[in-house]
Amino acid sequence: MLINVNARPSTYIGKPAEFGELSGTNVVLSEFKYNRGTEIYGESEPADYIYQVLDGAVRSHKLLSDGRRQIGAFHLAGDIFGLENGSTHRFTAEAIVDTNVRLMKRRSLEHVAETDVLVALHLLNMTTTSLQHAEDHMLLLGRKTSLERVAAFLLEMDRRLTAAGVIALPMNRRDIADYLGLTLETVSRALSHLHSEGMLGFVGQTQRQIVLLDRTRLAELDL
Amino acid sequence: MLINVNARPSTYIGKPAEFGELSGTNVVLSEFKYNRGTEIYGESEPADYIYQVLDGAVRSHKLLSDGRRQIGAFHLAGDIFGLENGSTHRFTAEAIVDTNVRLMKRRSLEHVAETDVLVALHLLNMTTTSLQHAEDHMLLLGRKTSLERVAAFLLEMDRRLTAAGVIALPMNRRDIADYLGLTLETVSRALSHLHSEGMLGFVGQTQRQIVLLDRTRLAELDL
DNA sequence: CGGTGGGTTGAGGTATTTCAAGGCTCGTGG
DNA sequence: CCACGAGCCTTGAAATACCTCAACCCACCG
Repeated sequence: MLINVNARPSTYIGKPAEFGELSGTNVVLSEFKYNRGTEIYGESEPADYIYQVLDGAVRSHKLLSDGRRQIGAFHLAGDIFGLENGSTHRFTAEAIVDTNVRLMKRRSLEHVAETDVLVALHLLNMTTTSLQHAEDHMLLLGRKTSLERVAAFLLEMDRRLTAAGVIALPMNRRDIADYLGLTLETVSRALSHLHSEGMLGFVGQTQRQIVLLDRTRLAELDL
Repeated sequence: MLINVNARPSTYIGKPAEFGELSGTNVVLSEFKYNRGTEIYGESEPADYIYQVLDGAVRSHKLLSDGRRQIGAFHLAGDIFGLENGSTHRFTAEAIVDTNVRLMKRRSLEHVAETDVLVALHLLNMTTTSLQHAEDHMLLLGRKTSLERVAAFLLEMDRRLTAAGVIALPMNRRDIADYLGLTLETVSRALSHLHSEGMLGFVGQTQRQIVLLDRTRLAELDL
């Protein structure tokens, strides 16, 4: 375990800037760095800020009382997260690796949205995008086999974070498992299987860098 | 199978009225009846209308290419559904029982939302509510046992459609199973188990009317 | 009445989990 | 510079939760 008890934000960077397409109104913006493994906010905490990943990666999860964990989404560079309607967060968000985020006071954004239709519609758009992802993920969690889940995961990551043909995964097998509703062993076995079938290759020895060798056959697993 | 090939809407009622809290602007409203088992709209069809259940019940589902089905939500009296951001539906919606809906042209609602901030914010609110449900359901599908899923389902239905202490389920065991990511046999066994444990009782012989006898113990299963 | 649409229950099969062991990498401290 | 532990990943073997297949029952309806 990393030490970090509650450091939140852990490092101030402080270069105010534009928040994506939330066109530059007079809202407060700042930037912070969260070290790998640290919590950005906790479930049911007041949602005072919304966030955008500048670089790094974040996971959002819910816990059952006995510790079972479901990761609802991974947030990668450019993604906005922490957008809630009520005043409390519905997930716990943690930095998977050292991560820089830009943040904005929720209340000030809310205030702008109350007068600016375009901002309100943009919020609606972002929320709908999240909803769409959640809907697709329900199908995966409810009805797909482990192999299908892992294939879908690889294709999702391929789409979202491939650079130079290589998927550099920021998250470990346990994170992937908790995202896909599996155990880490099952994820590992599925990856080994796809590897042995020639659908993917590993770069280096770390097993975190993957190259998709046969997207066609993977897509056939992604029903 | 019911006959209905494409009858959509199957019966015109035609009493324009207020659409929930989407305060009476000049949008076109009408009412229709869908017979039990008929499709209201299909996945990836153009989303020309949004709907509100007046009475009856609707299921929204996605299919995998081989027929596996995941129901994302049940829509009961008062619920609004079919709200999409893009121009196409992301689920197939079917009437579970004979169902009356009120409907509104999407484009006219969109048009209003572009000028009226309150409408836009209300759309945002509804979308967030759907998102919240989907997020909770991901946890259920990804991490809960069959007994926990069925208990959660009963408590959800208890909250949403109990009348006079009795839950009159409109959907059959297969629908419940496809909502919970289980098979109908597993749902049946879980209900039998809860019955034998004294946590619920059946009213009549139809098994569709359930009375919760021990919400406390059920809630303990709903982690 | 016979058929159809539910629903339950049992027996057996299987995908995934659980438990366990081992290997690799990397950082830290002697 | 090497040893060591921690974190991470893989692989095997055994356990199990859930699924599949099948039989049967009941209510309803034309």
